[in-house]
Parts: sequence; structure tokens; C-alpha cells
Amino acid sequence: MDTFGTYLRKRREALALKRAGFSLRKVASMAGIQPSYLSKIERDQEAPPGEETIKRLAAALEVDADMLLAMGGKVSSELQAIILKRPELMSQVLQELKKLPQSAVLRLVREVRDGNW
Amino acid sequence: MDTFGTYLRKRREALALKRAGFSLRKVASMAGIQPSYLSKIERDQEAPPGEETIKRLAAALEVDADMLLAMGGKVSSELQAIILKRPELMSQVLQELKKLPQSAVLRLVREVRDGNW
DNA sequence: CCAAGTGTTTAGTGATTACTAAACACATAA
DNA sequence: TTATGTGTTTAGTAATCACTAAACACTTGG
Repeated sequence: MDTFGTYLRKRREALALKRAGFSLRKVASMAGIQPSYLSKIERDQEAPPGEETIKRLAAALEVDADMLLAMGGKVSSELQAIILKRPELMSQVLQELKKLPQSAVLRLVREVRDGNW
Repeated sequence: MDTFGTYLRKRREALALKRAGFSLRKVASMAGIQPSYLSKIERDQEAPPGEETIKRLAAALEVDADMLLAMGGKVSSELQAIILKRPELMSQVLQELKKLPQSAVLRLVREVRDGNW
């Protein structure tokens, strides 16, 4: 998964294998954009679309909107509000995220999710 | 700290109290932009500037660039690359961040930083 | 007084963004 | 064979973005 477009295409194709209704045209229509535009985005011929379109794509492809936004280089206003409340904290979190090996992050998240820490 | 501009202004004024060289004009010059432009940004009359300018502002004001970028609604390409490698993991991290009480996040970060977990 | 330093207002602009519309090419099914 | 569905190419555009430049207003120190 090395780019925004590649991620979109793979995700869409994975869904298409399991259920109908995930052709490029169908998904474009769900997201309210032209198929030609989605085609270019999926092949990284175009930059990631705007915030609202990314959100609709996330809904159509059943993935987390904040994550898809982040992949597209954007931060949702929701998340932005959280960050603005505690800038120095977020600064630390981001630095840790960059330093930590993946396995450590994975373990960290699991522990947080399970509440045993 | 409720907006990008307010954060910038408070940070700059805090630095100005301790040392000289943090007038609006000086900081604008450090960041390579016009004072008029910085003035508008600090008062939220203008949207946060572009990625490169945010990075230079972060350097001038001695804050974490990724955090300032996030405050400005952008994700650095560095961070984007990390996210693209493990989308489903980042999805979880973001969801946890939104759910967790601040104290929990604080404790989490401290523990991660100290390496005892 | 006036020079230097502070922040602010006004007016503008080239480049980029975030798309649309229409036609094209190919495969499969009826 | 022709209709339907798939993705792709080409050409264009309105609006927004990311700023600049210059003048204005105020305060303070020499």
C-alpha cells in the first residue's frame, strides 16, 4: 500500500470480489464524482480529492474517514480540534509515532483498546 | 488555544517575553513571508499557510513541525508515508485518540516515552 | 521632533485545486 | 449484433489558494 490511489483501488477491488456494486462507476456515483475523476485518482494521476469527497469515498468503501483523510494529507476538523486543545501533547504523540517500531505501536494500540494499562 | 492563528500568536508572544527577536516582522522574515500575511494568519483572517511556510514557522517558533502542520489541517509527507504503510493500524490509533480521555492519552505517552511497557 | 519599530489594512494576482463533460476502447451477455 | 457494463483519455474551467506590495496608524526612545 504505497499511495493513496493504490489503496483506494485495492480496497474497492477487494470489496468487489465479495459483493456486487463496487465498480469504479458505482463507487464514483456513491461519492458524487465523475468516474473519469475517480479513475485518475485511483491511478495517482490526480492528487487526492477534497475533504468532503474523501469522506464520501470513505463511507462508500467502508473505511475510517480520518484515516483516509490522513492518507490524503489532510486532517479532519474533528481531529484538528482535539489537537488544538493540547498541542504539546500531540507533539509528543506524533514524535513517538515516528520513532516507534511498528510492532510497538501495534502493541500500544491493543493495550489501549483493551483497557488494561 | 482554539485556533491555528491564536496558537501562533500566543507562542510568539510567549517567546518575545523571554528573548528579543520575536516581533511579528522578525518572525515573518524568518519564515520568509510578508509581515502583513503573518498578521492576517495570526488573527485567523487568513487560512493557515502552505506546508513549507508552516514548517518554516515551526522552526522559527521552535515547535514541532508535524504538530503545527496538523493544527493547520495538513499531514506531513513523512507522517503520510507511515500511515500508508499500515492504514488499518492508523485507523485504530485515530479512533482511540478520539475516544480516550486526555489524562489517559497523557499517561499513555509518558509510558511510551519512558519505555516501561 | 523624528526615526525606528510595532502591528494592520487594502488591493491585487499567478498558480493550483478540484473538479466536469464527452468521447473512446474493450469485454461480455442476450 | 447490439446493448450494457467495464475502465480510460482528452480537454477544459470556475473558484480558491498562497501569497506580495505598499501604504497606514500608533508608540517609544534618543
